[in-house]
Amino acid sequence: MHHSVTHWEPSNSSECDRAILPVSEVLAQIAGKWTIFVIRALSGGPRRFSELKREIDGISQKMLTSTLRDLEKNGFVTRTITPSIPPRVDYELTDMGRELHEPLLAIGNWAQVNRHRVEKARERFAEREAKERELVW
Amino acid sequence: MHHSVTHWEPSNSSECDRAILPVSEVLAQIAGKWTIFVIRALSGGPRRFSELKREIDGISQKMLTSTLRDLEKNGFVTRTITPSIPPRVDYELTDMGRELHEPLLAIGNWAQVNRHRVEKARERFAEREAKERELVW
DNA sequence: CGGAATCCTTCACGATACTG
DNA sequence: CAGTATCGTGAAGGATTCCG
Repeated sequence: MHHSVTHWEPSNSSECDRAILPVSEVLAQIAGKWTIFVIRALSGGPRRFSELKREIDGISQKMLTSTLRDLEKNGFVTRTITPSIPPRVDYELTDMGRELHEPLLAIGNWAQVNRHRVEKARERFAEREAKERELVW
Repeated sequence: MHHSVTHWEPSNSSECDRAILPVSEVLAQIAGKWTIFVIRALSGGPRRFSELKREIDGISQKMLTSTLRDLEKNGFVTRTITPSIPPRVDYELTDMGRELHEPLLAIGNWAQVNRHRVEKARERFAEREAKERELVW
């Protein structure tokens, strides 16, 4: 993500769809490490910068700023400055941001529900790998 | 993605959810640059390695291998070897893989449908930026 | 055909320090 | 409070070569 998203070619999607803005670019935005968490935090309503920082565990100040800027640039979030002392900045999902939140939530829920299955699958894979190594040696 | 997924801490999700396998790790897997495209290609049924390589435009051999291995490791894909000459390897979505495909498809479709809105938003953002620069200079 | 191994570049992200 | 600026690093990803 960020400013210089790798701009690769159309990718044979469907009907010779001249990719004005390739789907993959939108996807790349979503794929950012913190994007989903920021959107989830904002889905509860407007938040101040420091509130987001507190709510999203482990995010650095730099990445929060950067993620918010990208979300704003792509039209998912609005940034409202209240020139007071100390200054106050509120972030809020746009309509488009709220729309995006739905399928994102579906993915998040799926991951939440199915993480144990994934974990099991990993263990089985590790076992198969070990067996193979036995045969080789 | 790949082997060393950054293993960060729980992230204040919901109810003190001891994160055995953090949701974010599952998400990180999905976030890989090519994961969505590979799953989409496989959603049409089993595919050979070379078929996938041809269908997914722009993917390198290395990344296809790597993405498939990760998907296999996490239980989303099966790998079936037919020892013939030349060798033949088929990849197929597991049930879990097909389940994951649904919310992924939703995201993909959303991105497809809304890319023009995103594009517009970017233009407006660029304009606002330009205006600000005028005021400064 | 279906990879593995190697080299190399870019950049996403983190840590730290400073500012209006 | 809400950032910007800078530096450093691991790791993602591409290109190329070699192999059973």
